Amino acid sequence: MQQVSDSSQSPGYDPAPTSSRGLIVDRIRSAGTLSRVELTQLTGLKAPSVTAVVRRLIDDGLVAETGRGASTSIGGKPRTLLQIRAAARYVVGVHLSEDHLTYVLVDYAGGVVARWRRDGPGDDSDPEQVVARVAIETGELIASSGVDPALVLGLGFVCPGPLIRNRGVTSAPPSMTRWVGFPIRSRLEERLGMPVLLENDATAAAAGTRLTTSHDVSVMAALFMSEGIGSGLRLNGNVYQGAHGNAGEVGHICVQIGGPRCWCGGTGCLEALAGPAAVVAKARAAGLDLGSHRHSGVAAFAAIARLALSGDSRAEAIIRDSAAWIALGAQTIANMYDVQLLVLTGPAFAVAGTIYLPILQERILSSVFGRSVGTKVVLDERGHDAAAIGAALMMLKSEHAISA
Amino acid sequence: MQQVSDSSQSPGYDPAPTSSRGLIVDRIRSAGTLSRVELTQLTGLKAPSVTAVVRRLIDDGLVAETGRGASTSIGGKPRTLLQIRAAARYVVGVHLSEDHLTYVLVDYAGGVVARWRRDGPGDDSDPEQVVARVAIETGELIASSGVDPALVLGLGFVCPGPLIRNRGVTSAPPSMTRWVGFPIRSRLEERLGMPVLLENDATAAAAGTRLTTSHDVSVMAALFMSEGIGSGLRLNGNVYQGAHGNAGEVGHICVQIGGPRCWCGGTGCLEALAGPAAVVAKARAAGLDLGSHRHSGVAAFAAIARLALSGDSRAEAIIRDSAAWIALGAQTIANMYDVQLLVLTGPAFAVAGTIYLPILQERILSSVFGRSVGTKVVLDERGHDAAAIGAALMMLKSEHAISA
DNA sequence: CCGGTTAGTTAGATCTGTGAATATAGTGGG
DNA sequence: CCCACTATATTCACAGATCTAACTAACCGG
Repeated sequence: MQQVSDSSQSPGYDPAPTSSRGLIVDRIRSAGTLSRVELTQLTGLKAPSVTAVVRRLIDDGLVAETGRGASTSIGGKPRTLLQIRAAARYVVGVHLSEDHLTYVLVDYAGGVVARWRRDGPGDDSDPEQVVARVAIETGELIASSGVDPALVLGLGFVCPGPLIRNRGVTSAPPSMTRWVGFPIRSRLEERLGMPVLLENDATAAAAGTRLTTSHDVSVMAALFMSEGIGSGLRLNGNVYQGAHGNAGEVGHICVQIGGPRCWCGGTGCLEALAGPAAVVAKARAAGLDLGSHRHSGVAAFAAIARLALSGDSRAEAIIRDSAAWIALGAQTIANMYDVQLLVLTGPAFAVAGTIYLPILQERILSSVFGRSVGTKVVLDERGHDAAAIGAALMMLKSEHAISA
Repeated sequence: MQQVSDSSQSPGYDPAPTSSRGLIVDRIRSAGTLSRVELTQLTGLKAPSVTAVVRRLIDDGLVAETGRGASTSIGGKPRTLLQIRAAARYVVGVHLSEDHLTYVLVDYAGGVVARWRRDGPGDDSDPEQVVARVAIETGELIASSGVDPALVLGLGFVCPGPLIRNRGVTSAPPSMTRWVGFPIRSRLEERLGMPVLLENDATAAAAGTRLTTSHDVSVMAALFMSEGIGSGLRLNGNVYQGAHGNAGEVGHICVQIGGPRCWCGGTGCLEALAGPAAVVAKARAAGLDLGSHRHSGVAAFAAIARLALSGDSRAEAIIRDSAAWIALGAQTIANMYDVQLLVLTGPAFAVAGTIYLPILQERILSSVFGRSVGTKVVLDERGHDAAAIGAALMMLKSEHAISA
């Protein structure tokens, strides 16, 4: 076990915007458009402070006034609406999975400017080569978008599996074993010449699900399913990472004593029983025709989902069986985290979420705790890119973090 | 479902000490004794700020200098040690369970000055009467300790079951159904005339496990077993409460599909399968002689634990079976929260912890995530009083909370 | 006794946020 | 059309916290 002494003694959650400047930028960004009065309510600051901070943001070209708000029925000066200047800055988000590399270019307002999807590194890829490729493709992405590279603040990189905060992964599924121990972050920073943030895919997805999921949701979680299953917790816009950056590993909780062996070494893991790979294996065993898809990965899972949605009863039974197990994971998240909202996201839910959603909803509402507080479960409409977008947004947020 | 609009818009975790005053008091309290230099390192403040804050604390009689620290081998002025003035303030902690009322009087340094244990309210008790009794007994506790009542800052009250933050419980085990919806906090404040903090027993226990569990543990959880099973998460000395104050309800995660029905309405709950009540029921069914103990509760569980520890193989088998299930809960906590340390606490672990500990340890270390980061599992030596002490400590901490 | 070393303080500057008063921009009534 | 009325936003003077820089305090070893 390499003992890691992280330079910044991380407190278990990501750097909350200590500066009121960052706090205000975050609020405007997640609301889309906001007045100064609302900012005083949201931040707890007094009006003069808000005025001062906002003026500097406008002077710096990060925020712009954008017309008047709806005047109240009674009268009074209408609120001046503020908005992030989208073109002020940019960040890149990259999601590495077993068979895909997803790139997004996100503007300062949090909008996706460009989105690339490249066939992934493939089995047993060499991390050094992948890093080189990411650096090149990131440059191409920025160039092809016509964005001034000087305005790009940095890159957020997400990968599956448990990781050492801002270093690399500590273990990985069979096809990515060469990534274990590889110093992803520092190698990327060297190649790119810009700050890089490394994050777990599920945690990033929690940051990436559209912040505007109703204003009064301050505690929410993402259940993320790609090749693996993970979850992330978001508190007031800050993700919870745990002591070592591995919080939310719901895919490797044991839901069946004596269950099947998992690549992680355990038995009865949720992922081994009901993850996409397990679904594909069962479908193959049942003799389903998955077409020309590769022997594993999300593509094969998507094929099964399409069969199920088009009425194939065997495919549907297999997926509903998976959903029954995953519902246990969802219930565990609700019980352990006590969230107001659970968002289903990631590539697997993007293709099969409509089958999973009602089953998970029903399970959560059947537990007292879910029912008594009305925990909501919803599907993320951008599940395919949630992790990459989340990585980018986390990088955006870190801009104003205290750098003591 | 009564929609509760909490006065303070709580962010999902308890008020972090925003004032550096509170931050410094907390640090000194948890360290026991500390110098100004160490405070600069721990808080991130510079020396002059620490000097200023500490001077005011000394002037206010909350902190005292207490001799010199060990001089470094090389030379230089030895550090002046600071210490909380224990007699400066006091707080009361009360733990209500099905069959006991536990009182602790805690001084400003966090030390337990007095401890009372009273036979509990009994089945189906009237909340109003219990509140009256608690008010009277709290007065007696303070009086008999010779503490000036004016120095008592407030009372922390913990009870089992999910609660609405600072209001009352939303559901309860069969013997406490009359507590559901009862406005515990406001009624207690009216009777006592001092601030009352209401908290879940497991969450409070997380706050109560001695803070000095090694200085570099910033993310830890408590697994609490009394009549029920719960858990609490502590981040840098602040407990995580979740959106509604119900985080960590590990007792009602489903660990066996189609398992036995639980009082909460679910099936296969950890608590229903392996909680103390289930252990007692199994022992009774197996014909074990539990002596003159009441038909349920921790007392009967303790009798079984004593049998097991004294070599009764049937009792041991029953408890080891329970431990195997509870180990799943412990693993879930480790995976979801990613903690550095898991403390077993509460009355049930106080009597049977030595049987549970190795089984839980082994399970956690058998999961990659536990093994790769070396999650520690330990037994709290003050399990009986952890919840009450935790309630008191949380009240102590809230003293310096921002009251905007 | 004196340089070396670490701990802690004082003094002054800066920055942040506050409160009170004021300016701005609309609504609706006479 | 002018005038209260209302809500939004800004200005200005001040209080507080925290920083930098320079200084004093206490102890070591020779």
